[in-house]
Amino acid sequence: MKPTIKDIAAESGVSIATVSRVLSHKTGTYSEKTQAKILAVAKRLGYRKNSTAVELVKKKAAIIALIINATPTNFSTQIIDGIQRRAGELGQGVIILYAGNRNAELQHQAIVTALERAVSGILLAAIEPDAEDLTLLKESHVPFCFVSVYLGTDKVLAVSSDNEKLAATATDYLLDHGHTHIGLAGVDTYHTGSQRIAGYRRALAARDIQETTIKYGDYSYESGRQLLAEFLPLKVTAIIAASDMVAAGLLNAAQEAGIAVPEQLSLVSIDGTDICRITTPALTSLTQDFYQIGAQSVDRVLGEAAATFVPVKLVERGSVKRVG
Amino acid sequence: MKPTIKDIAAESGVSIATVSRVLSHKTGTYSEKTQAKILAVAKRLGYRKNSTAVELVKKKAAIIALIINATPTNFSTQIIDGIQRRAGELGQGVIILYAGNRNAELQHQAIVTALERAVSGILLAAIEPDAEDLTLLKESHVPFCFVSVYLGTDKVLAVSSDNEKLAATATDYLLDHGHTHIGLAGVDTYHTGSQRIAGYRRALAARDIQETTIKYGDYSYESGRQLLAEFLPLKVTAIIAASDMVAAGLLNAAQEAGIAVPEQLSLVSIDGTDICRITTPALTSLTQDFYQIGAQSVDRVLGEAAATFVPVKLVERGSVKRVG
DNA sequence: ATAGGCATTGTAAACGTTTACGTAACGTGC
DNA sequence: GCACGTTACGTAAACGTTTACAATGCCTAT
Repeated sequence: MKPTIKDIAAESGVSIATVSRVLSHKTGTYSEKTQAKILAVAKRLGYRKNSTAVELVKKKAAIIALIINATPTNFSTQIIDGIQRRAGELGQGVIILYAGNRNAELQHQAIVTALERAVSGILLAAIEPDAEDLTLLKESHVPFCFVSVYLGTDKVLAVSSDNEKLAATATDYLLDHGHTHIGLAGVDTYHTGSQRIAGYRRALAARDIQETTIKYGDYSYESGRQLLAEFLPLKVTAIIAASDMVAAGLLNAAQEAGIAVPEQLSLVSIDGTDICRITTPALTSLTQDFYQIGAQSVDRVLGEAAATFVPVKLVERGSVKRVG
Repeated sequence: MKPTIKDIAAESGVSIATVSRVLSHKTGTYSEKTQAKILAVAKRLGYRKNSTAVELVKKKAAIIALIINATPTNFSTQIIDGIQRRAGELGQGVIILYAGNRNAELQHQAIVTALERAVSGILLAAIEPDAEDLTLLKESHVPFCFVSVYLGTDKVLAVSSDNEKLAATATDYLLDHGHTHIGLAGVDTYHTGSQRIAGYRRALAARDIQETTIKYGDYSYESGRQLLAEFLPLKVTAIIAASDMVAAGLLNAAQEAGIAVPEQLSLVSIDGTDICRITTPALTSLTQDFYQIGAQSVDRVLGEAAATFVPVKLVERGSVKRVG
């Protein structure tokens, strides 16, 4: 049997209360002598605390639940890394619950699982919640925060890039390079996509361009490959890709179709992961600070001060050419 | 306050035992009538079970702990996906504990955390354990299984590709294409690396080639970039890369140095993730079945029948040329 | 001497479940 | 009418901690 504080108490001739106080560092409530004695016995017995029991009596787990889509997004590791690190600094553990791939049932299940454990906060990364999930979360009175998704309202916590500004920046950048026929590829139909479309529209409108060319997708490489064909007849000279993977898909499809990038077609990618460096040419990108997004979301959900939007950086590589 | 079974019991005029029996589906121990009554009350009260309490009394959590390196390996999502799915089928939840980046302290901490929760099994993905970790795990009497790492002995559970065979296959493939000066790039100095080196050596020796060219690294893109320069003076005509990222690094460094792939240098990559399709040319790879590795490791750690080695597939793309 | 304060420890209840055991009611077969 | 089995349910202990409260001993100031 695994030793408990009871065993330690018996072995060292004190009560379990004293053992508990020493082991949970309630300094000032025990003498150095008993501390030493208890610590020695604990070590000798190979004692390991039972977190389950602690959580039961405290009615609170020092744990943040991260619910995440199973979509193999290449940035998720950076987000997780940021969350993990910051949580550790604040004395919190992290458990990750996978929500399948846009599977409403699994997503719901993941939230319930988190709720069953009395976690100190719930983080939802790259998740688009349905109404039911949202009420479930609200009624639970457990703080929750969306990560890399901004619901368009400050009423629900979120940490994300400012997608509208991001898309506007990308569009402006292309406009500044002389492009006037600019496409937007691979955006989704939810919050993130809409915000990016809005920014794209706004930037174009500011220069009196009404023509917009928007193709929806799912952020995947395949999505990018397929979408290129749809842009071809539309005479765009530049495309903003909704993710690095979409950009890579567009790029490779273009090369196969004999279209040179950036000579005949400019590409700006959104995300800025390693993928951008791997392709030929390397992809100019709006690089999101995923690590920071993750770290900040921890602060947010635990009630520490932190901003909703994390700045984005434009990184010039080799996929955009000046025209006109 | 969150409602408990006590509240349900009071509300429906039965004992908490009966409520518990209904709620935990101990079929045959209650009448349909009471079941209906209790379920109704539970729903009305918005009851949610307290997993912590359940785990405390059962002394067992229906949870598998996955300890994983924070190294942004692009295959980890596939492994996690496999684990998650299979665990779900077996009624187990998954919590992921990040172990930092080859940080012995954090790694140790992660194991302790898992042990504190009485999990049903511990999975260690891409982790090279030190002696201390190993004894800690062994003494805990919690089943554990290494994922994508084979310690070279069947005494400790593992699910992995057969690295020796994998490397031999890659080498043979290159030999069959006429290459005789073959390099091996980016392998580590631990189990995985040694096994691959052994396979590489064995395949070469089988054709009476004694010359080996091995460069160590850390599986990263940067690692690949740097390593190319070291191979240049050695006149190899083909290189086996220890990961897709290393291959991408080699490829791009080669292109920058004016060396055409595959015309002047052939490349075989190990892993076979999406990265292989993104580069130009696409990378011929020994593709590991990470999803299966993950899924099978769950079976393994829970005591179900499953093999240690998961087959690897050679996928021909465009980075190898026949010579001689 | 006495009261008060402080340091240290012990007692016992509480957290929300599960489950072994006991019991009552109700047939059923004889 | 009796023994017995079955069904349905209740009682109470247990899981391993934390912590409010009480108790003890000792020191100090009066």
